[in-house]
Amino acid sequence: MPSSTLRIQDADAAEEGGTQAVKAQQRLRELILAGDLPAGSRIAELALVERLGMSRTPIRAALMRLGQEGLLDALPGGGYAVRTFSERDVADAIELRGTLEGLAARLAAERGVRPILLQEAAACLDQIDQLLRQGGLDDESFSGYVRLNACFHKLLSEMADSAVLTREIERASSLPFASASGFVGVQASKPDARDLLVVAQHQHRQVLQAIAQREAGRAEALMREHSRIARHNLGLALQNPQPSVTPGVQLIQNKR
Amino acid sequence: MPSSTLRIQDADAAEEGGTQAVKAQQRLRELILAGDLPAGSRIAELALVERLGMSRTPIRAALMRLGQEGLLDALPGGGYAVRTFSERDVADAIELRGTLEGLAARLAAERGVRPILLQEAAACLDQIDQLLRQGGLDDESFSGYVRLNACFHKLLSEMADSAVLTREIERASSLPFASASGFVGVQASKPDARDLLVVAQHQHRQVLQAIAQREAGRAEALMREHSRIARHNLGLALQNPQPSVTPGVQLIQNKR
DNA sequence: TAGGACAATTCTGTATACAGGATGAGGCTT
DNA sequence: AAGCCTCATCCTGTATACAGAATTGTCCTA
Repeated sequence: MPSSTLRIQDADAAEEGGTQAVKAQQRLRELILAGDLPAGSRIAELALVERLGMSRTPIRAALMRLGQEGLLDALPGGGYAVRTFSERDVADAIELRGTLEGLAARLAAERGVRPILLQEAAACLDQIDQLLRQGGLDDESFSGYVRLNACFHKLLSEMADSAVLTREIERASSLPFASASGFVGVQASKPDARDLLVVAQHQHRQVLQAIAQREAGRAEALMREHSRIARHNLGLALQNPQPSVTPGVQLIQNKR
Repeated sequence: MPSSTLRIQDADAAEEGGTQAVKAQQRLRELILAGDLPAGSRIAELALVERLGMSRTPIRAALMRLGQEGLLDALPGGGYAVRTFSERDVADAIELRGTLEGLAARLAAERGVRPILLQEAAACLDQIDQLLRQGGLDDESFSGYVRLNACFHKLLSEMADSAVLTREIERASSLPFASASGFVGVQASKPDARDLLVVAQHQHRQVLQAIAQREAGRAEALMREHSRIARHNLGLALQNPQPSVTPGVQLIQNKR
């Protein structure tokens, strides 16, 4: 690397992604979600060159990926702008994820799942139960829930044993507020925070049972309904926006 | 462009896409679907430089796009390989598209559709009726059906009035054999070719009616069932592979 | 003869130079 | 004063040079 004068921001070097392009994608996503790049604003590649300390090539790749991911809008004259979402866009994205996960649950029930996967999922739910049994809901247990919840949803998508579907679910979950744990944080401030998690966990149990018992229609309906919790949380998040706990809310605008 | 010695294949220059990157993507897709690039083989960028007559930069962009589109597999050590699909992969892709279109139909029915859109769709179906009423099924009327069918499906995805969902349906339809008209061609050789189209057209009518009458559940179920025709045609295509009429069949392999 | 190690080649990832086009400002004209 | 034209600037798309990594072929050794 001949350019030793560059590399302005090596600060938070906890990220040790492989290629520069991957790093660019990660950090760019963080910048957008944190609101460092204003929603709707055009993104100049050269500005990112200075900001990320790498050349245009990996930055272009990252822009393309985030564009296809849906976080950026491709402008007609070339280049990209930070995408803005209407409340309905987000609701649709959640509905989409719910539908896809419902399909995964149905396929899993129809085709049958390897016992090992079912056991792993059950173990995951056991851990969530243990977390909820403690009663207290400090930040630590909350982040624990987010992690376990994401794990369960990932296992669920694997149960369908379909590379095509898994890929699409990951894609649909890539928008932060569409992901399974995107809006869980907003509950933390509410007094009945734990109750919603209890309901969600009940749905987790029922879905897993339905899949194990090969009740395909029930499994699908349950996963769809499960996504309504995220939609409920979306409403809460918009009533009281807290970008610190729900990254990317500032991208949701009242649409001109 | 200093490299005047290149540009080997300017032959079929009917394609006047804008940027080089877009051209590369189109022609690369054609090469893959036509089977010019063996299924499963690694793709070297330099080979494409010679073959497409452009530099590596737009080729890299095209590879990335096709990779995210699902036509190419990203290799661990870098680079891409032509993706191969199992029969189940294709079936899942069709099921996925059917589910997404079902969601679109449901949302359209729930939210209501602008009358103009409904009229356009009805006009599209009228044209298909007219085509089927002729009885004869020469290649011309078949390609006409494919075009009108694609038009109807496009209108349908617009009825949901959801940018998120429209985007995802387009993505799910980008795999050639997953698209709405992907396997229609296989029917041409069958004696009961017209009958299946009649059935499909009946489903078209029913879906449109269900949406207009705000019968959301029925609309969704109908679109899901509608996709089963494509799945049926998949079976036919695999019994008697004809790459000339169903581009990309050679990508479907019996999995290692 | 088979296996492993080393070297050469090839490829990808990255940086950068260059050209065409879009955008915005400023001055000129009506 | 308002609108239009022109010019300058910036930016994107493209080409290409360079370096590190991976792969392959070959030779040596057990």
